[in-house]
Amino acid sequence: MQKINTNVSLADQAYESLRQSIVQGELHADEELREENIAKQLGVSRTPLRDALRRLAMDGLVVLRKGKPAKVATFTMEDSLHLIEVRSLLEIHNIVTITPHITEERVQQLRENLFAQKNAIKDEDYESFVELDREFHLLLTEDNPNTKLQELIHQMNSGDYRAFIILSNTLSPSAEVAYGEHHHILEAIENRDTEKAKETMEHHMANIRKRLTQSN
Amino acid sequence: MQKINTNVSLADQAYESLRQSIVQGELHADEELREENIAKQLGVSRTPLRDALRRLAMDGLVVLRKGKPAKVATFTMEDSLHLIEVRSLLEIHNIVTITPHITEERVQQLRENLFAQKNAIKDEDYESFVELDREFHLLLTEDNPNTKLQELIHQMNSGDYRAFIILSNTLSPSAEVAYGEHHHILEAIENRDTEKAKETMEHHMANIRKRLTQSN
DNA sequence: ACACAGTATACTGTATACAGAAAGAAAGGA
DNA sequence: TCCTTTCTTTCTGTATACAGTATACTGTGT
Repeated sequence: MQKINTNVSLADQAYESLRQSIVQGELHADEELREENIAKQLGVSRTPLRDALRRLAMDGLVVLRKGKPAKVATFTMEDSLHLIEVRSLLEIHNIVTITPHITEERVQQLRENLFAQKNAIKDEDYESFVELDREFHLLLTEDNPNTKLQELIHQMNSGDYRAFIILSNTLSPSAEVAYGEHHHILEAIENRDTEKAKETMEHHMANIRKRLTQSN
Repeated sequence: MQKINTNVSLADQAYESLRQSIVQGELHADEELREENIAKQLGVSRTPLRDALRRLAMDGLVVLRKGKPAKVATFTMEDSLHLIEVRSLLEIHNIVTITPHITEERVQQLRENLFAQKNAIKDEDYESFVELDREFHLLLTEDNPNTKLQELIHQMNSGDYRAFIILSNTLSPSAEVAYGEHHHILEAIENRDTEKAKETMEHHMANIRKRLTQSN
């Protein structure tokens, strides 16, 4: 029998739904989000919707203006570069920490994720690829005992998501390159080669930055 | 004429009030926060209170458990060490970035802050010292163009606040040492000596960690 | 034509009511 | 005595109603 999912509140669902819409550009930057309006579209009341909006504000995806309708946050190239700068710092530190201690189970998950990435590229399903990319980086943090670091990397990756909108026109070639970089990272981890893992991650982060700046 | 304060919602006030209560230990770790109960105590309805609780959860000061009352988060030594690990990463990166570009105005602010620190110690006003300490580190980020990094360092410093509760018994000797370290940092910055600034900050962060672990 | 007051409207902030889940107490059976 | 089950209570999740504020509009006076 299938267990009914009682763990996902309406607020959770509203959050996820709006997040998708923003990230995928369905809601354009600076668009006003009138609570009653959006709530009706999602089929929930304002209460869970407002909850979702607050969370999205924390993620930097919307801006709340007291007394006025919330807006979809604008996300500039500059923001994106700031984000990747911090993200580099955290992800490089993370991979150095976890490489010696990573579990075989995690490595297996990473292999499977990478396989799925390959398929997504083959199918030209770049939406899935972006999601898998994110998952790949989150998996890398799982074995890090520093939960605070984990949390921040999660945050960075969610925010970074929006950079892919900027990149959407160049996503097809980017995905292949990114896949290759992910592959190198996993290879280094499989060999428990910390120095190599660090290098490949540095390289990956630098390239993400490059792809960003070159896209405009 | 005095402008009427229409900018602080009940939710804001509830947030600030609860934050104070938690940070100052008035609400002890693991204590259950029943919404109706707390709301009544604060003299507001559940709606703004819940808003406040969500925000506090984001700050890591309370934990929400779906369907069950929220709890005041426990803040362990381990958490504290995780925090300082990430904070080190960010603060060291920051100081390397800003030292060559710091404005004379900022240096002056830092000098004044340091002077106030000295006075707080002389007056044995450690509550003020903790606040000035925090301000010192925030001032260091002001000239960093990376607003995301700024934001995170702010976050880290607010969270760290709670570590000082743990430390409260050993605050008196710690403050003097911390003051000395701040002094060295400012000195390096005044000379626009990036390498030295990095070293002094590394030293400072390592010592904060040491003080934490030695306090138990 | 323009400035300005007054009014209508649309939105958020807040309170409250209701439904359903979780925890605890009481009752029944082995 | 202990386990199980049911009932009661208490809590959160959600919907909705209401109040107050900001904005747009309309009309009036100059």
